[in-house]
Amino acid sequence: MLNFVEVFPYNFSSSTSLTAASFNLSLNLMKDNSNTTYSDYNNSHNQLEDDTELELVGKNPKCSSHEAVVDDVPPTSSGFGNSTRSQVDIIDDGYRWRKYGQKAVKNSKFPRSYYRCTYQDCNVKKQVQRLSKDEGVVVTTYEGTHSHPIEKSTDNFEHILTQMQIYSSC
DNA sequence: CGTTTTTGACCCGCGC
DNA sequence: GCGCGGGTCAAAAACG
Repeated sequence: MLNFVEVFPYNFSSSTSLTAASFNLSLNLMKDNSNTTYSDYNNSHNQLEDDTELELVGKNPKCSSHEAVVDDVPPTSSGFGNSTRSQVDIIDDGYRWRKYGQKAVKNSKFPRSYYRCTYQDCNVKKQVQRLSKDEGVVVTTYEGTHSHPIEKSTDNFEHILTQMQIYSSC
């Protein structure tokens, strides 16, 4: 079982500052990896390892390389309920993900997205959810273990740091 | 034209 | 059994 949480504060703004990037607190949110019950989906009951990594990443306008397209939302606006239409909740961890679902969450105004690793037999799933408490925080829950190397080139520093933090906790 | 996203439907477990 | 909340499927649309 591996519960791993990274908290990137909201004002962790400039993409080059790595100082605030390492907040590791391990929450216990034991996500029972209930084996999937879809029988028509071939080997849906893969060996889901018991690791669940959480990754809280603040909504940072320029934190991640390409998918961070934030329009307005000044960093100091503590206003609630303003429209944060940024795509920053796609935290790219180097793997290739395919989205297969999205559901509205009860306590959150924001939907939760479901992704699956697109590697041939790698059935690692993850779900990305934004906290409505403070919308600058995005929770990414991983389920399963990858059995293949990372495909993409982690070109920027924060990705490398993230990977280091994840792998050093295993 | 192949891959990914979107989105409504479907399924399942649980509480009442 | 029924409704609700959450997870997944799958067809169509969108994308590159």
